[in-house]
Amino acid sequence: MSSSSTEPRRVTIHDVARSAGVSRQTVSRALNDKAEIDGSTKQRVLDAARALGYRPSRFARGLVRQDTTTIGLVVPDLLNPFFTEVASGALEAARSRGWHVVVYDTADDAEQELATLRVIGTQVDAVVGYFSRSDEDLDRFTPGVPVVLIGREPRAARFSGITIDGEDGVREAVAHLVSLGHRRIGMLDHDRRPEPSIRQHWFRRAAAEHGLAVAPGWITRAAQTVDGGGAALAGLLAAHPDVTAVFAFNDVIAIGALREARRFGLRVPADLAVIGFDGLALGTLVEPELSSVAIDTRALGTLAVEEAARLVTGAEPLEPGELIIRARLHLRESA
Amino acid sequence: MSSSSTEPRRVTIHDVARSAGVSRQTVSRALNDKAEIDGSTKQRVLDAARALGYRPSRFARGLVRQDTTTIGLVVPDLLNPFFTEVASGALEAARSRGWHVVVYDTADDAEQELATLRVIGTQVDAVVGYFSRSDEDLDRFTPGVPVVLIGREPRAARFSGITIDGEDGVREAVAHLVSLGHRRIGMLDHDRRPEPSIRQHWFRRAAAEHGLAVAPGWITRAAQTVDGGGAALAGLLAAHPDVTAVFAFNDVIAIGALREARRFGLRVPADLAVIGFDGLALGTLVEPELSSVAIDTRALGTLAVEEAARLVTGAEPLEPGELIIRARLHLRESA
DNA sequence: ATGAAAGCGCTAACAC
DNA sequence: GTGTTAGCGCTTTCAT
Repeated sequence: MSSSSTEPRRVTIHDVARSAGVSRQTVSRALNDKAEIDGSTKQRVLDAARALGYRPSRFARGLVRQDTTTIGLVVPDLLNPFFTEVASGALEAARSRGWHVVVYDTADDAEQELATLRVIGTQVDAVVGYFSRSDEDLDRFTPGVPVVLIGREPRAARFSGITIDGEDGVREAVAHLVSLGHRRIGMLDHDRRPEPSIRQHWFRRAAAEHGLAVAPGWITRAAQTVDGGGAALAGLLAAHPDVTAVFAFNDVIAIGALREARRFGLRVPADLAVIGFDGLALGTLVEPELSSVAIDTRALGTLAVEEAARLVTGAEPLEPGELIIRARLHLRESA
Repeated sequence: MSSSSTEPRRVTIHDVARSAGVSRQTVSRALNDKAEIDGSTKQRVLDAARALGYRPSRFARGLVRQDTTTIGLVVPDLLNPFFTEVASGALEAARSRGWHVVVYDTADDAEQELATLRVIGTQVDAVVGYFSRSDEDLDRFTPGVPVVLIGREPRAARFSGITIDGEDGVREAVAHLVSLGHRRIGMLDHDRRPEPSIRQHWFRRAAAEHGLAVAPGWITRAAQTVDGGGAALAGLLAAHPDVTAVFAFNDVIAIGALREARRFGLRVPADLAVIGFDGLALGTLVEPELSSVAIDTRALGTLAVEEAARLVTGAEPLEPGELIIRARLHLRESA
């Protein structure tokens, strides 16, 4: 404590240089383990730096050596295991490139998403993730920044999008249920947007292909949480106790349904068959283990980062046809 | 496509200025929504910027306005729900400060941890997370950077550490098992380090307080995965089928034990009582729901970031006594 | 409303 | 082995 001043001014390389009685360049050499420097000088510089609490500015450093690429990963809810799995894949792909990933959790809130976009557009080299905002909003707040949308078709040409194609998988799921003798299959769709999800569309089409009717009340909306899935199933069964199987928008909802069915005293799959979507690892932990229309979630994250890499380096983006993750039915125990 | 050159040179504010026929500062004004600028000029600049694909350098910008604080969050495995919950709390605390969080997943690998440290020490304003490396290694690679260790006592004075105090919680757990009549209680400890964990220490002490013997073979090591927990329980029961209850190092291991017990044909808690540690949300999804010595995982992440905030702003770090998260027994169904 | 000059903190290139 | 010069790309005075 040699100085009694209280100003929190930043300690720069200049201060260290003065304190060690050398030039700024020498300080730089010592700190970056360069060869051309005397051992004792180096030690003196290092000591001075430590004494002053010096820490190089990453901005100044980044300015002069254009290295580190940083991408922003935006998810609506990191606690939702689906997004955790995607994030994990994205992190790994980024690490293998030496890239940094700044993670933003928007708490599934449109305002926070906007705030995130505002900040992110100026702070990262590329943006990857889930967004509920319109393409126009995205465009406005990410000027010039490559954007890769996950699980959503980009309307604006500026964006890339990773598409999840679950049509075949859902068809398999419905076929499987039908082969088991189910004729009254309900669905627990999401409730985030007013329109039916594309997954509901696939479900209806597959049902139609089997000549199955889907009564209006057989499709319910569920909040994307375990509790939401449970509540939705309870509502569905209260109104339509004759439904013998349900397909859920995703595994989280399906797991809620599983739990609710148990509380209802229904045996799964004997009394009620349940099939989810996503194929989360979580599905193997519940009892009975969850059958699901599965996608490779980590590959999804990886693919998104790789596409971002292409855009950042100025390479040609992949064709939309190559930015697809396909789902397949994974049969476990719940159906 | 007016130019046919292929060099990927960066588009700078200078290029935009020239293209729009204005000075660099006018470009800056247009891009930053400053007041003193003519509407038509602004539009012209914006158009030029867009046409050139201009994107401001975050380094140059950061250099001149010392704003954005970025912290590095290091976890061994983001797919492990414990770390996800901690990360979620950390992200929220950071967001409320307007900070950015770069997340690194070290894949529980000492080499990757080192590589991460090497990079992180120069790229963030503070480091928060889980590390297996020695304090000396940490010190060497994070010169001058504030470091907050989670779930580990810092030995070096330079670091802050958030301590998890589960002693009372474990004591409650053992007392509860004893009150249920259990006398032969095993433990599934972790297998990351050769020494017994502190949780095992708490367990042994609590058992001793009840006059309970803990035979050497009753304590097994488990990999920190669901499968690891299952395998460990299988081993334990094979050698000591008379054990009637197990305490697990954490919930992930406990859930593996739950699943294994079911496969073994044991009813939980009737034939085997299971208590975990952490109190993860995941514990409510399994059947039976997992009893656990619970900590507030999100508060753990939050506390770590808040302590990092103190260190970054130069405020006095909290006393070690204030950097403690205490665990309490949460009884659900498995015991 | 716009431009010129200065400088943020650092490292690369070239002296000595 | 060490110091000097220049400049990374941007925003901030301060002129005009």
